[in-house]
Order: sequence, then structure tokens, then C-alpha cells
Amino acid sequence: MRQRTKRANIKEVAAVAGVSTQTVSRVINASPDVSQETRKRVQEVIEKLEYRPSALARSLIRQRSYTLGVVTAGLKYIGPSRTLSGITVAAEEAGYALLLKELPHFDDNNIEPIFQALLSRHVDGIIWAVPEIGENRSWVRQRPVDLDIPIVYLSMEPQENICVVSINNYLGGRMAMSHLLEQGYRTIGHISGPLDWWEARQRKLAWQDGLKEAGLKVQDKHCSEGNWSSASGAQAVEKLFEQYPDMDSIFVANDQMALGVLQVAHQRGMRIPEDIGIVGFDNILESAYFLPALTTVQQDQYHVAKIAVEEIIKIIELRWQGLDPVDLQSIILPPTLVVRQSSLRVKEGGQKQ
Amino acid sequence: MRQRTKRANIKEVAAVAGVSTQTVSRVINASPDVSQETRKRVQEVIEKLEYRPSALARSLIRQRSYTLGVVTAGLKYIGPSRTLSGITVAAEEAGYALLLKELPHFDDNNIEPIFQALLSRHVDGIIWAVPEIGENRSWVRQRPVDLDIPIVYLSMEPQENICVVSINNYLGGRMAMSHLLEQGYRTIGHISGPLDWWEARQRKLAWQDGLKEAGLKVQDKHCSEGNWSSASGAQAVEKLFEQYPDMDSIFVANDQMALGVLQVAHQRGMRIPEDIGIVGFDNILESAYFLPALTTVQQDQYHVAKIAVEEIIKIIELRWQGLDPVDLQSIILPPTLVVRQSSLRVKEGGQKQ
DNA sequence: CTGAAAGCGCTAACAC
DNA sequence: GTGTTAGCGCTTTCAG
Repeated sequence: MRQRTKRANIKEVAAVAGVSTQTVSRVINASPDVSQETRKRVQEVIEKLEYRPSALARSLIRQRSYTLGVVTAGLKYIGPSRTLSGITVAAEEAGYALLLKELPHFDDNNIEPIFQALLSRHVDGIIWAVPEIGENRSWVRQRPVDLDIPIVYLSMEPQENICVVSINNYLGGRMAMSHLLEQGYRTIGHISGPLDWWEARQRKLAWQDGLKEAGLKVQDKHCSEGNWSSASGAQAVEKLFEQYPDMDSIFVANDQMALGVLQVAHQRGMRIPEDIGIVGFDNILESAYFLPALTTVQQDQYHVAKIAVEEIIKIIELRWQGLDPVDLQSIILPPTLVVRQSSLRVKEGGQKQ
Repeated sequence: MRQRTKRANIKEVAAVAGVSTQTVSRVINASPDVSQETRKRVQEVIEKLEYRPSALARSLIRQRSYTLGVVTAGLKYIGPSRTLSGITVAAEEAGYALLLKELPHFDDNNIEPIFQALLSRHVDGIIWAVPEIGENRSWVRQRPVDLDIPIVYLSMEPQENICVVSINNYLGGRMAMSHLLEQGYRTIGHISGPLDWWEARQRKLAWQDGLKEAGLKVQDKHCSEGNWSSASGAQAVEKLFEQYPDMDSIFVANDQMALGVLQVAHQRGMRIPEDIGIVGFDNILESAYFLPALTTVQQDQYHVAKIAVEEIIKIIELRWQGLDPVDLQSIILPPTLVVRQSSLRVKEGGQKQ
């Protein structure tokens, strides 16, 4: 019933055009060594037959697939999916296809099948977009050594001779702290992410160092650990109010937890930012509409992703030319602070509140 | 410096094991026609050489890649990425790899390059996970006809002889309306999504029909159109308060816009759910932590995705066996209502508020 | 049970 | 400029 036409291949085009497959190959690869007439004739046949070269066959013979493997985790959360979106945009721009794998858990360490699936499909490189958590990087020093393709890592502690592209989480935390201090807050608590996450540790460290440098004391009970969710933020802040009654502000390690904090503060009848100042991290789309609008540290995941794709392609190109880049460099990008009402205690002159 | 070992191929394995490549092929494909000893010897060599078959070469000769193309859009938003996550899980389970393409815009109609990129890499099927908007489906009746692989569509109006897997948006809207009516609300407004979205139209229709069936009147000025963002929700509700001062509740077409609504209502000193009841749609993770917690319609995107992957694989298998499924069926799944404080005006006995 | 030959769709290296 | 030969890594006949 349904008419399905099989896609034409290079042989058919060659036969119809009355040339060899090699000549067709030259035409589709824009080789200069073809006469005008031949080129035109072949192109017409290509049009007529709607011939499209097989990327698969090309990959096999060229030993180059123009495909990147992307390994991610927690796509149902907004951070990882924003990153992935940045990767798709950058890859499209660079003319690369994307083979996607999602780990079932953030701390999955069963990476062998992932690598095999990707390698058996001849990806030219891998972008490891899973955040560093616990021991889920234990393989990094071993695995890539016998790999003949490059890997670029996102969101992990930079190491010797691997390429990491990441936001500077520590700097972001310091920016949040400086802002709170400028606003006159002095007893600043912290709600951290899960401390087996590298990013969570970086942000917490910034809180500690920020206080220390301001000559303020840091105590364990001034910090509470959440799991990034709004629920955990609500729970953590309850605990913090108990352990640290004098607290006048909180640096919360992400926006979702900050949302939970806002809810609890509201229930307790606390005014924000007067009674308690709040700064989040991430700048998710909704944070401008929290009550009150949330001050937060913005990570430009699009930019990170773009750089990561460009970096890996650069390495692929170099290797292809036989030039192995001797020292792989990590790239750490600065975040930006987005000031909104939740922390704006000092009303400045022209300051839009 | 760095030692990179090229991956072994089937020839090397055959040579080392002292057999032909076909025998190796039989072993890796678990064919029964190999003697125990030969099999064992070959397997040992495979281990030693860490041989892994090339999926690429296999795809070429078998004309089957065990790879699905996924086309998505708006990955930076939570809906599309939850869907994608469901697809990755289901595909992994089924042993299929995923080639990912993201359209630059939701209403992109330049689909030819997308198809070519996917087809040239020999995907076995395509999951079109872009919501139906405006004319971005104009190609559906044409394009797939001359395609020799199946397509399954998500989030679109079911049509003859194509396979759509979707949540029943209309039913979800009706559930929201029934709930509000049960709670005694009578003057129910609606904030719709952009009406060029099929899903937005379905939800609005449910609002209209819900009112009509309850014997209540429907007026244009009782509805305002947003663009799914919190900002637009805030704007839409301002307009609605003006146009419909008697309004006692609002069915908002998604949770993000509902967040904007909550903010405006709060600023106006309105109590929720007493002065105004709010129901959202989507059940995003944060909605349980809005102020107050948001009643909403839950879409199980994981389930939709799982069904979609299973369906497409079923069709692929059938075609592979030469049995073209004559009539492609669409599958429409029911959502569920999640009741929270924002709409709970009637305090029942055992009802947890 | 095993192997030889052919070929999936394309391109590299060489002839002419 | 163009065609021929060989082969990427694998599987599918078909002999034996």
C-alpha cells in the first residue's frame, strides 16, 4: 500500500550519471578535480534521485564520525538539561551529531557499558557532563589513558592533564558572600548542597572563607546540609533557625532550596529581606518570581557547554593532524551575581528595588 | 608519550584464535553452530584483546542500527527535558542508542536538515518530541510517506494513520475544573498558554466545557493568554482581575504561570485559597513548595516516553519481519490531579490540608 | 560445524 | 579529470 522508496546510493547515482562512484564521491566532497560539465551532470542526478550520502559508511572508512558522545545524569532537573541544551546548540553549529547517554544515578560508577556503547559507535570524543560526586571520578586517572579519543569533563575539580570546563563555584559563593556583607548582614548562615558533591563543597568553602576574611567566626552549627530539593531546603532552614537564632541572612547553595527557605520564613512571619536576607545559586527561570524575588548567582551553562564543545573539537582536530596536545588545560569561567529583593536591605538612590 | 592502543577488530581476533572471521562473528552473535572448544578459545582471545564489535560496521551490513533519533525543542524548560529523560531510560532498557537533535525554536519548520542528519546515520526510527504549535506539523501528512522508518509523535493532535503518544490534556483540564467546582468555586477564570499550542487549546477547551456543563457562562474576558512563563502569568492575572472582578478562582494552564499568579495575589493581599483558588498544570518539582502549595494536574512524562519508545520499537520489529502495521494507533494517557492547599477551600474531616 | 567469497556504502591511493 | 583497485569491520550466503 504505502510506497516506500529506498534511498539511492552512490552506485546508482554513478550509473545514472554515467560516471564512476569515485567521481560522484568527488562531487559530494566538493573536490576541485572534476570538470564543470561532469559536476553539473552528477549534481542533477543527485537532485533527481534525492541522493544523500550515508554518514555511517563515511564514518567507517574515514575513521571519523563527526559524532560526539554526551554522558549526562539527572536530566529531569533543570541544571543538567540546561547544560545539555547548550551542548546541542554548540554541536549543531559545529556540524557534529550527538549520541546521548544518561546515567541512571548521579553517582553511578558503572561506566564501562557507557563507554563501550559510545566507542562501538565510533564517537570522535566524549563530553562527560555528570557532576563530580563522591567516588564517581575514581576512573578518571585510569580509563582515558588507553582511549584513543578525547574526553572533556564538566563540573569537576580540575586535574593535571585532563580538560575540565566549569563554572567557578567558589568565586560564585564569594560573590554571594560579599554582597550579603555589603548589605550589612553579619551573621550569615549557609545551607549547603550534599557535601559529596564537588560543587556543594566549593560553595560551602566560599561561605567559610567569606566569613573568615571579614573577621567573622565560622561554626559548624551555622551550616546545614540539604539535597538540592525545596523540601530539603525547608528542613535545613528549620534546623538552622534552631541552631543559630541570631542568624540575619542565609547563603543557600541553590535556588530550589532557597524556595523552601522562603516558604518556611514566610510561615514564621519573617520579613525578607528585613528580618532575614536570602541569596541563592543558579538563577533558575522561576527565581525572579519567588516571594520576594530571589538574589542569586547565575551560572551560564550555555556558555560552559559551548566552550566544552569547542574545546573537544579543537582537540579532535589536533589529534587528527597528528599533533597531540601535550598539556590539556582546564577552563574555569566566572559566574555573575543577580541582585533582587531577597537580599536588598540597603535601599540605594537609583537602585531599582 | 601517551600510549593509545587501537581497538582490536574481528580479523585480529580470528587470526589469534586461528579461526575465520565468520566463526568469531558466530561467537559474538551467540550462534549455536559453534563447537564448545572453538567458542571457548575465541572467547578467551576476545577477552585478552578486549575486542568489542563495531556497532557502526554492523549497522551498515545489517541495515539496522539499533539507534533512535530524538527530535526535541526547548530543552532548557523542564517539560521537554523530563520527557527526554524518560526516553533515555526507556531506550537504554530496550538496548537502543539515541541520536539527539534539538530544534532552535519550538515552531521551527525547517525540518529537512534534521531528517537528513538522522537518516544519513541510519536511525531505525524517530521520536518527534516537539509539541504541536501553529503550523509546525504541516509536513506530517507529506514527509513520512516516502520514509522507510517509523515516526512516533508526542504532544500532538492524533491523526489518521500516524502514531501519537500523549497525555490527555483535555481530560486534565476537566479534572482541574471538576475539582474547583467541587470546592464550591463558581466564577472560574482561565490563564491559558499560547493558543497556537495544541496543548494550550485543549486545556482552554476543558475550561470552557467544564463551565458550560456546570451551567455557568463562559466569556472571552474571563480568559487571558500567557506564554507559559511566570512573568506572563503575573501579567495575565493582572488583566484578569480587571476584566473579571468577581472571579473566585483560576485554572492556570501551567505551574510556572501559576507561580506568577501567586506572587500577584500575594502583593494584592489576597488570601489563597479563601479569596481566590488556584489550580496549575504539570506538577513541576517546585510546585509543592509554592506559597501556598499548588494544586495541579500531573503529567507523567516518564510514562509517555516509555510508551513511545516501546511503540516505535514494536513498529520497527514488525516492519523488520515484513509485517507493515496497517493501522497505526495513537495512545492517549490520563493525567492525575494532585490536590494541595491552593484550591482547598472545603476543609473535610480526614482531609490533610 | 567451519570457511571462502561477496558486499553494506563509501573513500584513499593509485593509475591512466 | 577520471576510473580502477582495495578495503573500513562486519555479516550473509553458500560450499564443504
